[in-house]
Amino acid sequence: MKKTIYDVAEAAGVSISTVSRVINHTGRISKSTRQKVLEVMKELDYQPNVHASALTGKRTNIIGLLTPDIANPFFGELAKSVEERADELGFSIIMCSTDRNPEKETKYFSVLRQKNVDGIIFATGIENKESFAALEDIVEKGIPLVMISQDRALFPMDVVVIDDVMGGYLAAKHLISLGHQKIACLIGDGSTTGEKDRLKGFKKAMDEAGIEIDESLMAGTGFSLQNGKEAAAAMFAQKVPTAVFAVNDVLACAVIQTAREWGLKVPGDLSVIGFDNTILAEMIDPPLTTVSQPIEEMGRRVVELLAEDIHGKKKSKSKMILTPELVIRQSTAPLRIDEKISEKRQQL
Amino acid sequence: MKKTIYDVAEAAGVSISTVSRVINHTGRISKSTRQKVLEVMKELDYQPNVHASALTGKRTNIIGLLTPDIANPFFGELAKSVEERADELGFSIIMCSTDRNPEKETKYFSVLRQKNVDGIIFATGIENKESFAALEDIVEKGIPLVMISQDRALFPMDVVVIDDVMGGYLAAKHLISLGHQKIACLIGDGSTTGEKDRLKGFKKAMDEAGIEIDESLMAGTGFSLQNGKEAAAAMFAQKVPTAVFAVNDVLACAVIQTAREWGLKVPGDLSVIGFDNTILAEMIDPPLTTVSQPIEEMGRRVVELLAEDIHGKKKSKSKMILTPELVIRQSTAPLRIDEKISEKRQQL
DNA sequence: CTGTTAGCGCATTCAC
DNA sequence: GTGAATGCGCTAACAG
Repeated sequence: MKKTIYDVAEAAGVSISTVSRVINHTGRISKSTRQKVLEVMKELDYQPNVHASALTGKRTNIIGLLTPDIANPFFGELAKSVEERADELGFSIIMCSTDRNPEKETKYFSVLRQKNVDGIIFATGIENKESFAALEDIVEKGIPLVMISQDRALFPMDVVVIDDVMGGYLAAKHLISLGHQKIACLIGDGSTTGEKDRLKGFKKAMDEAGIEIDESLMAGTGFSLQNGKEAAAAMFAQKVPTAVFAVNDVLACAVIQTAREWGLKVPGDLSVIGFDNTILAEMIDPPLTTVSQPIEEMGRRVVELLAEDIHGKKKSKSKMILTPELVIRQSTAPLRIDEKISEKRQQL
Repeated sequence: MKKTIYDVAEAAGVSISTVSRVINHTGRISKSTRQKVLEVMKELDYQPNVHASALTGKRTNIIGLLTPDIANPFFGELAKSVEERADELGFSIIMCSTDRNPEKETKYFSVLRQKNVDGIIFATGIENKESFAALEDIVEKGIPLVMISQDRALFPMDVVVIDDVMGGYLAAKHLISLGHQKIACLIGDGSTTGEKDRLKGFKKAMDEAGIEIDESLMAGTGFSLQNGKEAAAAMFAQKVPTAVFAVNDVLACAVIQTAREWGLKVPGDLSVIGFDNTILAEMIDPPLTTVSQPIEEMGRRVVELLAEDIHGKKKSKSKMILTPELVIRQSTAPLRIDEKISEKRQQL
């Protein structure tokens, strides 16, 4: 049977409060009795009952991780990093994959509140107002919140982001330096701050170069591979750019695959640049030029911020901005205009 | 402030036991009072406190998911499927990424036990004896266990697997049918039943074809991309096969990348076949021929089995064997022997 | 320094 | 059918 604090107390010849004290390092206890209690605890393999202590207002050592899609390599790698650091710090992770579904979002807030998590990490935006109401509830309750790779100051909370504007800028700058002008953008559903900022950086670079943006080359429906393929196909059907900037690697891969289907060579006929630098970027053919996010560090940092907050070591909220980097591989190349391409374009 | 069962009782003009009864559908209550209580609960937005009920022996609606590496697309996709079905069934998932580290494994068992999870899904083997001892503890406690894609009858538990032997057989058969004989195997760390069975199927096909297995072409160090690259490079340095069967897609990708570094064309100079059919298989260049696992279904099934067990609807343990399928893409091709290759081989 | 006691929110005998 | 009382395991005053 499971050991309780009473068993330990009895075996150690003390009262339960003494045992509780050595467990929680509260109050003062003589070295000898503490020693004794510790010993007994080990002998009995005593494990405090989390629910009992949670019931009295203590922490649960659980944090919720809200993610749009754990199967997306970016979030998979992020989750791994988060889980690892959390474990080191003594927290378990409840994984919530919202699928960008507002209802699931709202539901999860409620579940997390009910389960009394110590804190919540958002790796997803919150869009619908119902979720928002549920969130407010959580905020009121004083549950620490941190946001990662999304930066919308909904409520006072810590934030870890990369400089998305700079990321978009780097991407565009790279394409422009290769001579491209007809550059398309493939965004997701247009709702996240990440996309918006990347796009902002993109436009800034285009502006600086004096290149006008062709609105018909701005496309986006969602974040999945399928979404990307559809959006890319729709775009190609109307107009074919010489380069594409996709706001994440999955979408960039979609572009490359669609291009292949259309007989467009990457990077010969079309340059493609992604964002995230996930494992996909290494795998895809050709290897993807992309803007790298320090995923591992982001995961680590966000957990650390949250932990500090949970432990009450923080007086004020902070925002940590990490720097993206351009990783040049083989999916981008200098603009090349010759008959062959023109011909191919004509056909399309 | 958080509503309790007392608030509801008071507002409904009944006692807490009555409220408890309508919540748990136990005992008999008059239709009218049940109605009334239900109303009040809705009005007050009452949410039962999980910890309090867990304390009285009820379930926690949490299940633990033990995975070797959530960043590996196979486990990422599996986790997504598991999470989705679990959510539908009212369970939250505590994500445990063990990194195949025995210490983390052991630690997680202890954590999960402490957190009083309703059940545990193993998507990883258990190797070291310490973990084993911790596991025994869990089994004794009667916590439902299910195992996925691993089949070692450690204890009575439900199992969802694919026919790994058949999978290995299919892979080898395919390569053999293309004329290959010098076929290498890239396994992981050699510890999991999945690998062993796939290898068994592989050998069976080789046997049937009367091809002798070259032990120097059996390699493996671990499951990561890095591991795969090292193992492949080490193998090529000694001997270059005409085809490679890798026990998962990540390792297959590693082979392809290493081959590229060595100037070996895939599939011209070297055919490569993987296992899992994750998103990587579609992305890699060339698209990977692989043995497909019905990941989504596996995740769904395993949760359903576990849920039944948790709800006590199962008298006996069961084992569900799903069928793998060969997915032919472009990383495998008929054996080709000509001077160009021989020459290249000579150089190596 | 240490023991006693009163809840935390809920499920569950017992009585009525 | 319904209510009062007890305990789950632990923390936090409150007394020594």
